[in-house]
Amino acid sequence: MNLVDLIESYIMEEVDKQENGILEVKRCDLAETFSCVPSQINYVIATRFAPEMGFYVETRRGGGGYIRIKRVVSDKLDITSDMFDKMGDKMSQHVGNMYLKSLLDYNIIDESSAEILTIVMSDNTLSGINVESKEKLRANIFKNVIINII
Amino acid sequence: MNLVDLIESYIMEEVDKQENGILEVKRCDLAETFSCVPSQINYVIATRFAPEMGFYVETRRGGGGYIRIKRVVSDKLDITSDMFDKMGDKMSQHVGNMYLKSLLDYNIIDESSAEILTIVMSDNTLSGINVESKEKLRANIFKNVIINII
DNA sequence: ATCTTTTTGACCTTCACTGACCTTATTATA
DNA sequence: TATAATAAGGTCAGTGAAGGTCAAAAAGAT
Repeated sequence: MNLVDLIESYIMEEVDKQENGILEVKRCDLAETFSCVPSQINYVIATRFAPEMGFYVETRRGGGGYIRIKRVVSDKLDITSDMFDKMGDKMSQHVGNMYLKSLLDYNIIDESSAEILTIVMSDNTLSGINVESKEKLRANIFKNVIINII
Repeated sequence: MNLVDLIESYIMEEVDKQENGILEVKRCDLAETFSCVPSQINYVIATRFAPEMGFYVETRRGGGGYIRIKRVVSDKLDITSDMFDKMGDKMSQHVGNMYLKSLLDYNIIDESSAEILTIVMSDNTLSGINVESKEKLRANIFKNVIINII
C-alpha cells in the first residue's frame, strides 16, 4: 500500500471520529506520524480530499497554523460530485452560468447564492487574469462554494 | 488557541460589557494579565481592532496613559462608502474577513452571503495566482459583489 | 519504453511573538 | 520655573512556528 493511501485512510477515519465532521490537524504532526516530508500531506489533500470527493479544506499559516478538513454531508452530494467531475478543472463564464442555472432548477442552491456566484464568476469581476488561470480559478471558486452551501 | 485570539476575545467581551461601548485599559495591565510583553497588545489591536472591523482606538502616553477601544456605531449607508474609500485596489484575506464581519454586524449582508464571500475570498480558493494579483482580485470581487447585492 | 502517480527537498510566504530602544506626559524637586 | 525622575504607550526589526509551491527524482503501470 502506498503512503498516500495510508495517510488518506488515516485522515478519513479521523474525520469520521469527529462528531461535527471537521478534523483539525497540524501538517507537521501528520508528516511526523507517517515519517514523510510535510509536502506529502499537501499531495494527499490535493488528490484525495478535493471538493469532488465531498470535502472542504481550509488552512492557516503562521504560529498556531492548521489544516482543517471537513466532510460534507448532504443528499445532494452525488449530483454535485458528478457535476464537478464532468466539469474538470476549468470553466468558462458561460458554462458556469449554465451550471448555476441547473443547480437552481434542482433547488440545490437558492436564488441569492446564485446571484452572488454569477457576479463573482463573471469575466468582468475576474478581470486582469489571463484566460487560462481565470478558467481554472472559476472552477475552483465554483467547487469550493458549492460544496459548502449544499 | 493563540495568545492573540485569547486577548482578542477578552477585549471583545470587555468592550461589550461597557454600556457606552468604550473600554479603557492600561496596556501594561493587559500584558500582565496575559503574561506577555506589552507590545503584544499593540499587535492584537493592530490586527484585530482596526478601523476595518468597526473599532476606533485612541491612546495616551505618559502618567495616567491608557488605551481606549471604542466600537463605532455609524449609519448603515456610511459603512459601505467608508469601506470603499479606505479599501484601495488591493485587499488581504484578513482585511476582507474583517470587512465581511462588519457588514454582517450591521446587517448589510446576511449570514449566507457572508459565508459564500468568505470562501470565495479565501487564500485557498484563490490559489494559483501570485500574491499581487490575488489581492487585486479580492478587492475587485468584494467591490463588485457588494455594489450589486446591497 | 513511455506515461502516470508518488515521493522528496529546497526555497517561499504568512502569522505570532519578543525585546531593545524611542516618545510623550505627569509629577516631584532644586 | 526649570529640570529630573517616573510612568505610561509606540515602533520596528528579528526570531520561530506554521503552511505553500514547484520541479526533479523515484516508483508503478501499460
